[in-house]
Amino acid sequence: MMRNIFLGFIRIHILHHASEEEIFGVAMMEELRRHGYLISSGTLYPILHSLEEDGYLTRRDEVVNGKVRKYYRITEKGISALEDAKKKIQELTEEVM
Amino acid sequence: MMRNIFLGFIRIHILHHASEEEIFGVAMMEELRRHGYLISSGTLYPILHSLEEDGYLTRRDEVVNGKVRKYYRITEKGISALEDAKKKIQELTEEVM
DNA sequence: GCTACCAATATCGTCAGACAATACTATGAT
DNA sequence: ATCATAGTATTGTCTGACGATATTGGTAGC
Repeated sequence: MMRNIFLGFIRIHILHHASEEEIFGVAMMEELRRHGYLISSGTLYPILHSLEEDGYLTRRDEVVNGKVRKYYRITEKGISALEDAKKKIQELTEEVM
Repeated sequence: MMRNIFLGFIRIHILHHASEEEIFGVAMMEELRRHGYLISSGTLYPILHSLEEDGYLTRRDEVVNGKVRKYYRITEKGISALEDAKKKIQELTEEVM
């Protein structure tokens, strides 16, 4: 239930971080954990894939220490989605706080 | 996708309104619509049912103009869930704004 | 040059949730 | 009697979440 609520927040976090720097799976999991969101790889990777598939993120593969890393960064579409989300957060804040 | 994000917001709105006054289905749909969230009855009612089942809301049936209305109000558990959500909103705001 | 471990991403199976469409219930209006 | 209206409920389908497990390519110790 709380999970249901927080999953949206997690997506926003992802978009936000991808707008500030390139992100990749494991590091993002770590980052989210610092914010108190525990997310397993079985949840995160499908989210990243669908964000990419839907055009909110683009991917770039890079080999780091011999391991392939999938770096994601935000797209124009992602930015405008993030802006929309921010507006809603603003509105929500005014309403409930 | 955006839907995925906003569904969490919708739940928060519901908890919030149920903490301020008694709510019922159709009126809540209307209220959400004013905030720009279009939600169908097939989505809202299951959400209300599960919020009740999980102990975040309590229900009271009342006959109004001959029609049964299910009024919901928040419980202690609901209040503390709402508080948790607010903390996360606060955190999210600081992060992305 | 085998074994064990590590970093990172991927997938599978199951169960829960979203939603539009449709139905149900009870009343009031003409 | 018929129709409209207010309100809640359900069904069938498709999507998503998640833990567990697998995969890939390296590095380290010995």
